[in-house]
Amino acid sequence: MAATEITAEDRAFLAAYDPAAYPRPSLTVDVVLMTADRGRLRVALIERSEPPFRGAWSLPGVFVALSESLEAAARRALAKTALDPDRFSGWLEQLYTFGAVERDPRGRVVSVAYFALVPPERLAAAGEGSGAVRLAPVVDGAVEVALAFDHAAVVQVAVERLRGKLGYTDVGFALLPPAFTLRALQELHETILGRPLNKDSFRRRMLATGLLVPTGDREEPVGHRPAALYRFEPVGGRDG
Amino acid sequence: MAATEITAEDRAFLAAYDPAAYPRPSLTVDVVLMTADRGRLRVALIERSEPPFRGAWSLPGVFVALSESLEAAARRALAKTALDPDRFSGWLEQLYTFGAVERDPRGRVVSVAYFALVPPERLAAAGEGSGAVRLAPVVDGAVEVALAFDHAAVVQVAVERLRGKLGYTDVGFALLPPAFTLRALQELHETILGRPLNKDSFRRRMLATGLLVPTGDREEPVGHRPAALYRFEPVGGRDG
DNA sequence: TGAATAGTGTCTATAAGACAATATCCC
DNA sequence: GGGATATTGTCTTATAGACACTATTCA
Repeated sequence: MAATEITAEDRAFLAAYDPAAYPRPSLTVDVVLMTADRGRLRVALIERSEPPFRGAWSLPGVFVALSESLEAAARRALAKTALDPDRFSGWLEQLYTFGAVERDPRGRVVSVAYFALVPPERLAAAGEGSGAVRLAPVVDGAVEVALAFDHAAVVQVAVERLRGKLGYTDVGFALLPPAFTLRALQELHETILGRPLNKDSFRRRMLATGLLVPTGDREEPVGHRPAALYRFEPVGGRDG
Repeated sequence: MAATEITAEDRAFLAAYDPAAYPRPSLTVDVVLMTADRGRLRVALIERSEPPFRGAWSLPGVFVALSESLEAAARRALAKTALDPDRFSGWLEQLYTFGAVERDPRGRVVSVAYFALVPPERLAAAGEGSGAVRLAPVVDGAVEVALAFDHAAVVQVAVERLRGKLGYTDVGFALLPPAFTLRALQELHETILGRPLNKDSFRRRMLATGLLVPTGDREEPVGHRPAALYRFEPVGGRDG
């Protein structure tokens, strides 16, 4: 990792070094797991089973273990929702680190927030029913339930990040099933951005990226002409 | 801070809670202080005076104290360069948190990286001369000197962030003196992006933002027609 | 056949690149 | 006056929004 070599002096220093000799904050990872369903952006919340704030809703989080990376901790936190963290294949990205001195009544606890995205079908099986997990709708970038700690602010930052990255990254496709219509893609974008989009230019813009490949299939009978299904091709389709 | 109230149960729990009972990583803040000078982006490096890697170049950093916010820690780290942290008025923004398990030979040390921007004149007085501080040029997003820890990767992320935000934020103006010419602004953008920009559309685009206000003055005698000086008006000019 | 949305083509407005013509200022 | 860059204006090209029209599919 380090671009410089460990010296003999370093070895002596490190042998005597004791991190526990210095006061230091606790470190957690909290995850904002989002999905988009029925025209709403939704955030996975869990009911706290321990104090502080037992019974309150909060983001799933864990204390970071000494031997795990931050992302590994984030996956562990995901397991607190109904998702299987090992089979988790959605979007997972570091969001921001929250370090206000008074943000946690237990003392100084710094939290590295991640945000994660999965299509709603992946959550449906386990999601809403399983007791202490809940998919709360996001209205105007905020959850309507009161959240423990500074988690309401964390959710806000996550929603802003999602909105911001929608235009210049593949982040949107992480919220769709493998095959989807252009309409579904547009409705997703409108749900995230909270405003209507021009249909014509949206189609043109999406198709012009070269990231959409027609599957050849059409959507299920819908009471009108069915739309073509596309899948997302990350690297660059047949004409890049 | 918390959106929920502390309960009697919480009070009892908190009275008995001892953070030190759990193993936890150490936490540092490292700062990527950048400026742009003579057509180069530059990063402030300091020579480490303690092991590990004594004598190697690294980003200025500090261990986070229990009672200080992350940003306060970042300002304290800035003080290790020749800058006066209290008088620091430049750009300061959280960058990313680096938490790879093996990134620091002292053990598990998670680092919250910040990036900071100042115009070169502010660094000139104290900058390059003062012994263990150095302004290293950035070439292709990387510093040419070998850096301690994972600081080379941190610098890369900082440069990418700066490039990315140049187009849609005010970040560029933080690297310019209070009054500047359109040419200076364009050269700055070209330095940061590493590619030439179209002069005509750059002028149009910048003036169209409404963020530039003519000071009424012109640049110093330069051997040819002097350009008008502008200043940056954050909120929105007379026809914002 | 009618309802309803998919998908295509055309026109217009706006922003970016190219280029030409002046306008100034310093030497 | 001559050199050098600033500043303005025009033309061309790419892209987004608006709108009209045709194509399908299901009830």
